[in-house]
Amino acid sequence: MLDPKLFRTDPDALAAKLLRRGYVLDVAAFTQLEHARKQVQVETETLQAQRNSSSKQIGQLKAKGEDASLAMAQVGDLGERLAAAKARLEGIQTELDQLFALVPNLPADEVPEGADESGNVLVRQWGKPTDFGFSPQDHIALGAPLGMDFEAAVKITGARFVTLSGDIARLHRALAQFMLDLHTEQHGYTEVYVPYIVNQHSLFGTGQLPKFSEDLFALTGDEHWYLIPTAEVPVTNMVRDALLNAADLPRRYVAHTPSFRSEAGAAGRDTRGMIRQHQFDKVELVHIVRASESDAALEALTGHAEAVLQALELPYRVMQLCTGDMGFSAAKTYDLEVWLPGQNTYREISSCSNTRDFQARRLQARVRGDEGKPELVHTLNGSGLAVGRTLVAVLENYQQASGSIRIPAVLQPYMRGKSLIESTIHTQAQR
RNA sequence: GGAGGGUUGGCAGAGCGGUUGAAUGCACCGGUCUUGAAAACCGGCAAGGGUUUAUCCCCUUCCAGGGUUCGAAUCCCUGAUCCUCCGCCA
Repeated sequence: MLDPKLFRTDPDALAAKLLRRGYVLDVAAFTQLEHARKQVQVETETLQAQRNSSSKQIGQLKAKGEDASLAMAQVGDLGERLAAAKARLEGIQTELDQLFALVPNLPADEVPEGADESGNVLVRQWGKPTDFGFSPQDHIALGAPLGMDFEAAVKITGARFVTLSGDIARLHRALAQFMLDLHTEQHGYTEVYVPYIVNQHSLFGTGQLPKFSEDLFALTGDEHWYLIPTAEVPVTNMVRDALLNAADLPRRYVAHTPSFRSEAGAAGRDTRGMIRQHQFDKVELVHIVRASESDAALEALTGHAEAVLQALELPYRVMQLCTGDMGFSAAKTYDLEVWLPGQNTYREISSCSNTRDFQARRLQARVRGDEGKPELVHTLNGSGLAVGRTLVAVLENYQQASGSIRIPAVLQPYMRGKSLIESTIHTQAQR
């Protein structure tokens, strides 16, 4: 949520900034509401003040043992007028809140302007696309003989799920373990375990609600619970409604969780393989920092995600998202794109964003500042990395002509020292 | 699932329906003292909003939402959550 003061002081300037990311703010509608709010609020508070002083007077009379019936009669219909004014004010305030809740974050000044992903800017590149002496296969072809089974998942649930068995399941787990260990041991993160089901307040706090409910899996029941679309939601919400001490910051959290996305509106995109699933594992990085540190924190966080790709020796590039391609809550975002030989292209494997105080305002997450005054924290999040897509990248980049997969050196300790996985009797017997 | 008890400022913890936005302690900030620090002592210290050049002033907030009342932290109802005991259970 943006600072309501921005709306009040110069709505036209705000509208111009929002237009950079393609959002059209209805200034006229807002201004009208704001006018009404001001008028009704002053009226309400005047009535409230009258009632307060009258009641206080009655109290004083009674305390002195005097007759208060005259004063009480004078109160008259004040209560009813006040209740009516309050009701009107509440209605206006609700409308304003709804408007505020739907406005996306302002892009940082340095974010390049663009309408969609074609406007994203290459920041840097690491490694070169893997050069094979043969025609590389995609992860679907490579995975099938190794225990990657989409048919079984269709039977169990439906499209956009997968089952893994044997070494490839272990490799999937190894990737997550390696990432957790790297971030906790080398990058100073605290590992956290969090609920995979969250309430509406949490989803509002990080910006998924009220605007993007169609992307979520909602549970039935009276509680209005949802499966998490990313660990960003539960982890960032750990500091909701908190007033932290400056000494407690920065906080760096890492969590390995599944993510559930309905992928509504993505029909026909990446329908084959593990690239776009309803359920996928992710190791998520979250920073809670002082405002003054958040720019540097985004660079650091992105570097931590990159470190995973470098350790795995996977070629990648860093893209800065343009205004039109950024998420609702983001002020600035870097995407990490890994090279996928099977698709002969770079694909997103991590997205690292600074939301500045946008989420913090929704979360009421604050820190006591230098002069003792509470100020909003800044929140950042990024994947470090998406485990499913990392598995895809390893399969495709480490494949051999025979179809077997070499195991990256850093993962071998997690694979009982194995350096190769290949089609096994076990998986062949299933076919 | 059943019974009972809690939920108050950053934290702990008082609070007869009427100057209680809320005692007290801790923490924090400033000062005195000290070579410096600690201790002691003195003073300050909730958040959000409205109006305002600013000060002042006003409003709201004691888990949440309703209700009673001229007036609610305080009384009533509903819900959330925590604790204790019983039952069940991985």
